Amino acid sequence: MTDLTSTHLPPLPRTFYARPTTTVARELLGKLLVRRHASQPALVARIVEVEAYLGQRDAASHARRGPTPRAAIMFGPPGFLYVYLIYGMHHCMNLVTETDGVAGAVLIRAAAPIVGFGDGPGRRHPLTGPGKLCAALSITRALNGHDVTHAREFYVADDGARAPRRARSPRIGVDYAGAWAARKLRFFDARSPYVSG
DNA sequence: CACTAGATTTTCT
DNA sequence: GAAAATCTAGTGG
Repeated sequence: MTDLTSTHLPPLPRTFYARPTTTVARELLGKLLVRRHASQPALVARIVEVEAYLGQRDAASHARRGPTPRAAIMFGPPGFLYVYLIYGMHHCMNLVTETDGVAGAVLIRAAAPIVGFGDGPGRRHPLTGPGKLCAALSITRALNGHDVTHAREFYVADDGARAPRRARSPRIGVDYAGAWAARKLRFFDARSPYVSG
């Protein structure tokens, strides 16, 4: 068993992200988010809920209008962070997928606290939603474009934990997207109490 | 419990 | 100028 209190877990390689977005989304369940602040205790959380955004053809994706200034990062190489501000106040984080030139990203919606969030599971900072998760991990647009394949201030790691039992549903909050709103592109750990909603 | 409204600002038409 | 990949507090049953 890997020592989860350490911050030396190996980051997932870029090849992990350079695959179809739905595959990456499913396999991100159970992986660890590792946040290392300047002179702050490390934070570790296990991903329990994600959504796949399939790029320019996906009417719910920010990439649907092509590589606008905001969305351009999703058209670039995989393994980078896409962070945006929504409703004027909440940040949401995504991991860029697919090969360079093809848009795709996975929204990280919720995680289970593992290390550094205070006594009792999640008592201090709820991680049960994309905005709350970013707030708890101090993820802002300052980290937009950050490379998550190196063990630096923020990355994603695999501790060898067994993949959770998965369930799927339509994505949250994309009712405007017509037929795309009905597609089951949200994946979550069917057993986790830390799933949003 | 279900539902509604308000906060607040970036992004793109 | 409208809408937005959200969240919280408030109301009413």
